[in-house]
Amino acid sequence: MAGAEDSCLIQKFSHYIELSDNSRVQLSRLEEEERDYARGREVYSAGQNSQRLFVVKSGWLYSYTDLPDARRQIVKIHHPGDILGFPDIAFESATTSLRAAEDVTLCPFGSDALREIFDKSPQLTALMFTLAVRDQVCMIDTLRAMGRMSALERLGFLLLDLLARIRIANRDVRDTIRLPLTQAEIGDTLGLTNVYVSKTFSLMEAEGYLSRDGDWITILREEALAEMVDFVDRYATMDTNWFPLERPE
Amino acid sequence: MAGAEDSCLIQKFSHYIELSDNSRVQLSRLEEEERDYARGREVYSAGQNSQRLFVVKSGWLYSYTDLPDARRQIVKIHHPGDILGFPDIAFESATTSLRAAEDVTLCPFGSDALREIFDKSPQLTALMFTLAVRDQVCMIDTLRAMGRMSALERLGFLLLDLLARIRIANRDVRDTIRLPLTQAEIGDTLGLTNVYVSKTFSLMEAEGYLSRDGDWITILREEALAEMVDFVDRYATMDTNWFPLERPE
DNA sequence: CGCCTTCTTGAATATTATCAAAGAACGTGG
DNA sequence: CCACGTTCTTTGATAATATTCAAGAAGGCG
Repeated sequence: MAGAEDSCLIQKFSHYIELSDNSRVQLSRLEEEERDYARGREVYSAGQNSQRLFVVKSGWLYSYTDLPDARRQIVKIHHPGDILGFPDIAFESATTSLRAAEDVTLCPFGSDALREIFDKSPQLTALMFTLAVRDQVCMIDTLRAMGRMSALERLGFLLLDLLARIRIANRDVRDTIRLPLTQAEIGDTLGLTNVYVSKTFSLMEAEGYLSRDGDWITILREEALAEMVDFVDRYATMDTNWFPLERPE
Repeated sequence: MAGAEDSCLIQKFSHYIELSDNSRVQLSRLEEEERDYARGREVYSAGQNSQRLFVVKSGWLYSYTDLPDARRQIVKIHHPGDILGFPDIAFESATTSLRAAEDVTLCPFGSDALREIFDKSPQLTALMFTLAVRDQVCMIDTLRAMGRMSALERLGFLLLDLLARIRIANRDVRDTIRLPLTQAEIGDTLGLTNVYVSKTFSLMEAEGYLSRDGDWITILREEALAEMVDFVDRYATMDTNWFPLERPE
């Protein structure tokens, strides 16, 4: 079980498997260092030769890519307990840029720590592999939304996705979340303009799907939204039955 | 070095690292069985409880998801030498459906073979991890195209992507590829209608970007296209320096 | 208070979808 | 080898969706 003083990382991992002592030691190595970044700060930029990964300790961030002109696509929104930088370890330089959506605290670590995990803990390896694969499934869901859904459906999908993710980390969350993103950022996430995000929000409010109060959003008709976008929660459960046992010392 | 009689799987893996004997033995286990599927055949369906993965031996396939109405999004196009099913092992049932775009031969294998690889070959584990991560980066590129590019740019991106992938497997390929997909399928890949794909193809032909002859497409202005969509080849090289050494027996 | 960023609203415009019908390509069976 | 059915592609007209541009309102912060 996760102890009271455990980090969000260990809490999130414990959601899926019973961590062995060996695994805990390996994981805690990832959070030895700690660093703060202010809202709007760029943590690293695409093309930069950074072999670091990060555990998010607090705050929201997002990964994005720019097009040669001013267009921008936000690829993933990151929450506390997420490990980020995975997509970049396959290449010599980062493929996306990372920006703090609000004030955040990160724990940087090197890919040597990752190598050691691969070498010493089959259990953690399998879980990290599974989490990476899960991320990919979520991106498939996003791709489906971007390719085939209307603006209203896309926004509904995003809200349901964020809600599901936040519920993993915080069981008290029911139907209200804080959304520390500008409408321009939401637009860059969904492939829309800031203007149309505003209009779509107003429409959703008018149709009773949600209500807004500053950063805070309350989902009023979650069932209806879930059915509309055919939403599947990828976060609550994952299949860990096939995982290898820990190798004996 | 890859021998003359090696499978496409071993050929593709050898593109990135020098495979140890141990790794080769592990990999060959994935191709023990073999099965044919006719064009249009559905290999498995989303929601089905299939814990199998596949190595593609010959032919093109694609993974897709349906929306409750008739809308469809093709998520990934698969070529010979690809391993497919990864996105689904994290869940009890498949998250996408798989369909043969033409007559194909597949090699099915169980996730137990994967577990054995994780347990016995750190080198292969790292490479498969890296390939999974690379796939994710490619999906990020796709997401960027879907979210922020025009129809012409999206189609250009798709063609460059396919070209780069095919060049890995076949060094003779220069600027002409066979595209065994209908325009409706291309539309489902790019988030467009079959009608608009047709119109966009015509436009690209008129502007001298490509020429067509049945299934065959010749890219005439690859440089211009690559600049237009800010294309980066994710297939030619990957960073394998951080890989662990083989564990001694 | 005043400035800056973000959000809202409306009008005009652009891009892509939808609908419909005709033309090509292809395989199959007579 | 031709005729037919089927699937795929093309083309044109119209409609829907989202963008762009512009201006004003609402907050937060020094």
